[in-house]
Amino acid sequence: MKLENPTGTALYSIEKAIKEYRKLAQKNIAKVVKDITVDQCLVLIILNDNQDIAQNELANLVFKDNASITRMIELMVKNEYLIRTIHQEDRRKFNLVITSKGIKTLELIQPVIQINRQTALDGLSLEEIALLDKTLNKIIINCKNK
Amino acid sequence: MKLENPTGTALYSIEKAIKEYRKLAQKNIAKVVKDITVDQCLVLIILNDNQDIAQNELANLVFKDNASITRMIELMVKNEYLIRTIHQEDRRKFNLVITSKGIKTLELIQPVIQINRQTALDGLSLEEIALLDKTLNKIIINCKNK
DNA sequence: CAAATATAATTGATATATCAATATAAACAC
DNA sequence: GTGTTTATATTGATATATCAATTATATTTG
Repeated sequence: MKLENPTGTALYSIEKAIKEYRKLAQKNIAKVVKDITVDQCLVLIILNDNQDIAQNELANLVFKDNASITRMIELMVKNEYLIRTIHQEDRRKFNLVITSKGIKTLELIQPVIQINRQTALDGLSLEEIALLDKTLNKIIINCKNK
Repeated sequence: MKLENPTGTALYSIEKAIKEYRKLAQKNIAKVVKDITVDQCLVLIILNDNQDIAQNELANLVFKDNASITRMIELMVKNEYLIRTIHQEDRRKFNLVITSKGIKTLELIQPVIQINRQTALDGLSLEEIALLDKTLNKIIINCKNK
């Protein structure tokens, strides 16, 4: 069994699960949109639901630090997914607006992401998923407090 | 709830859990060894248990591709954790040997990693952990087959 | 209000992730 | 045995991760 889980802990399975999911997600997203990453998709989805979000809040939601988000946004502006303008009330901030290319991309990837999630969770009962989520959240809290 | 889990899926919690764990792990490892990463520690641990492993097998175990492992190993050689020599039976391969600095580092970090894992899984019953692992492995298989 | 502090974002340096292309060696086919 | 295919690892290009230091703006405090 050593070669399947060399650390012998569920934490290894957590990492393996998310990596496999990301591979699947990236592969299927690439079929419909070529120049976008899984993380950039997540940024689009979050911006779509939270128009006025600041970069640092966005960073928290996608598990990145401010430096990473700055560079991701730069790239997404360069690739014409986003437009960035200065925030009028607080000039340290920026407004992040999805372009029409971004909107079209969202329409293309949303169904793919839905299918990806269904694929990943296929055969799991709602109870099983709820329990998974509950256990993971215990781990999250354990790690945060130390 | 949107701001806690913007995607509304357990897959987001999986990612969050592993990221929080990695932060905790890196923080505590840095207290005892300064120039090493969580992934490099995992490489040391696996090499310690599997002397004759090839780079591509190692890559699989730590969820990286061959290119990443090549560069990690380069760096670990540069930082004197590993020595690399050509494999005599198959000259495409290399032998990866842990140096005495690597051994000492292992001794320092092994207990830290044990404590990190305990911290992360604190308060979870054995059944809960087993179920978590089982569910995650279903997800892993679902993703791999598609 | 001026000085000190806090917040938002960027930049630099370095490590890692990923894909595609390549080099080299081994195994296979005929 | 030469040619083809497969396997192992490296390299180049680009994206992301992370830490520390910095810039610019806001807020707080005396």
